[in-house]
Amino acid sequence: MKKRTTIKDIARKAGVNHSTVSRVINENPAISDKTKKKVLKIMADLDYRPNLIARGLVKSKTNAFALITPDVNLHVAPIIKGISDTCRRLNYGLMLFSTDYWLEESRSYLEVVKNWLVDGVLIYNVIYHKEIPANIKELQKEEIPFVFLNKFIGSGMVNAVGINNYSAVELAVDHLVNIGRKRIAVINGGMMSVDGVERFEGFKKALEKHDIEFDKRLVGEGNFFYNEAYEEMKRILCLNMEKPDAVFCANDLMAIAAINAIRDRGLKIPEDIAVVGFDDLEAGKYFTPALTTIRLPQQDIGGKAIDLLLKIINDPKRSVEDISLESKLIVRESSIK
Amino acid sequence: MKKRTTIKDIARKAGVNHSTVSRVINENPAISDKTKKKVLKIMADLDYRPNLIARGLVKSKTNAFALITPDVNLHVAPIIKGISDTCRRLNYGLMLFSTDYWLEESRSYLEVVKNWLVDGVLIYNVIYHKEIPANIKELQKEEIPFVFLNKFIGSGMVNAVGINNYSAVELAVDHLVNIGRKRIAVINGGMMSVDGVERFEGFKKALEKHDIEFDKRLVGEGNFFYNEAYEEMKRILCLNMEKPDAVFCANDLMAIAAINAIRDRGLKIPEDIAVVGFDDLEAGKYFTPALTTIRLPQQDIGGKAIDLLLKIINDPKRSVEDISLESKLIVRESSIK
DNA sequence: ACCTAAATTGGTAACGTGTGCATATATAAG
DNA sequence: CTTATATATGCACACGTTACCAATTTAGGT
Repeated sequence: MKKRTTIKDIARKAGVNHSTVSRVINENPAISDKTKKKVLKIMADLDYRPNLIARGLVKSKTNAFALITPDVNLHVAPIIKGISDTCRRLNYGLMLFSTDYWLEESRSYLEVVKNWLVDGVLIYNVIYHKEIPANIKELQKEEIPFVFLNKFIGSGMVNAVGINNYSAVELAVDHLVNIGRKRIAVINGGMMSVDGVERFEGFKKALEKHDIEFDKRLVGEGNFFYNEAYEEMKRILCLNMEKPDAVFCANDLMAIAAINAIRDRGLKIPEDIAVVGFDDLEAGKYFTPALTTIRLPQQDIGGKAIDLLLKIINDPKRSVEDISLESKLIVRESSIK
Repeated sequence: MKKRTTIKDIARKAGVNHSTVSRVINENPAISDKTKKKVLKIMADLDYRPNLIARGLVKSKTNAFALITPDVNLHVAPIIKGISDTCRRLNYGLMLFSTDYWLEESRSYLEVVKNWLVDGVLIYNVIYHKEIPANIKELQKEEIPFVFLNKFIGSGMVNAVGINNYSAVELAVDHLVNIGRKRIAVINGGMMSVDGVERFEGFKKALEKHDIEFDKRLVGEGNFFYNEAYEEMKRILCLNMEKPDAVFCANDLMAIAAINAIRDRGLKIPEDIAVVGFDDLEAGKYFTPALTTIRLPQQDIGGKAIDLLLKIINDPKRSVEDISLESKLIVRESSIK
């Protein structure tokens, strides 16, 4: 690579001290218009860019955030997009660390954060924890600003931003009740994951709200994938009891599985059984029947999370805050009256 | 944030000069076992991590790459995953810049690259160009190592890694011919995009290979989205001529549109018209009929691209290379005999 | 013109590492 | 016990920038 032009190159050409150039760059008011103009001209001519590494060294601030995510897939994509768009707007860099799940527990987040200096860390994490894991405590001890995404929402334990799974599921159940369904099955997403747990909890709470008794036999133990959901749906339909008239699935892929299972069993959707998914997969709209689902404000998470991160950075002693975002019900054919 | 422990803290505690500590860190052989052990012990005790910013300043090497992408969506996700996994393996950082398309032409890639020092740049870009755009020439002039993803493959103009659209489409057409189809329609992805152009070119070439005459009337001008593809498919089916017996779509979403259009027109898939998509969307498997498609080695692009980038960094004068990766045909119900 | 205060600029140290060169210590040879 | 040679370590500077303090210039008031 070519040698970059530095502040000193500019200074030499302008016949001033390099600190003067620095002042021009940092818009220090103690600088005469004449020299300011001269320096700016030369900076433009030489296409000068400040060396952010050097600046980072002296200011111990890199103007970059880190995002730690277990995976990069279609669910994480909109979150990343939101974050990265926000970073661009604020002129921050974004370091992306995909851990491929192995970092979840065993290794400390500090490993990456301490090595790649960043001003703050966003942690997207899907494994369900009741307590704050030890490695996070370490983060707190080191006073590294961090915000959790989609975890510990409403816990009051750490700074966090995420969707409100409870109210989102409530939307779904309310809708099913509104169209007259009372015997609602559920296909779960697995109790290892935050979303799996919360959506199931939310489901039970929503039933309670409508005075519908929770029937254990109507619970399918899925894991967010297709195959298990298909089998569970089929199993529920074969039980020797009154059939469900609706099913809520913790994500769209499982909802598609449910639809296929129901149809393979010779039942009609939505007449016999209404189906509601979760996530708003693009393709869901084009299925027959088009899938009713919950649309999540995934892209908004990034903006809110970085807002919060900046607040923490500017006031490290502030009390923790968590922000929960509301989702939207998208009604389509799979659950109309 | 807390003050980090530095090389000097270690040095003080060990009663040696900081340069000795530096040598230990860098495994300089000119260092006695005794002091080495002592220093290493203290480093472990204090949980020392080198300040990569400072190191980057003196070595003008940051051990980080940049990825510039117009968007973060489900298509880019696996590419990002591949890249980020590879970076993690090699202990490189990855700076993600999502341009939201505005950087494509107007602003120079240099803007970001020069500002955030990185050792190399990966550029994912979807807009079709015959010539190398001016901003890239600038990159070359500045001698910044970069590799294109999914663009300029086979052009011999720049270093690039991507899928071979031509051979991928050939797979699809070969398959359709194999199951006895001769009158093959196509729904294009739009001539603004590299993939759109190349897949259409590949389609025509593949027809030629099988001595099938290209019929302009069987071309639908899609844009990778659902609605236009649906309309175009419908239009083609309404033309006053012999109907196609197959349709190749430049991506899966449009293939789903085609399926719905064909079905809405009262025709059977695959009996009347076989459908082949492109991309292998997860949901495609669960449609009825399950979608035949082309599975792309998206995740492999990252590894190959970074290999190439490292080669360029280590030998800046080497001649350009481009690597094209092969895709795989996934046959499902939408195109069986 | 002269003094004083204000505005502008220069000089230098610092951020945390790496590195070449000089120096000190240990080892080997005589 | 010297002297020569390897081996080990310290010293000082460099990387490009910011930040502080001192020095200089300019402006304002008499």
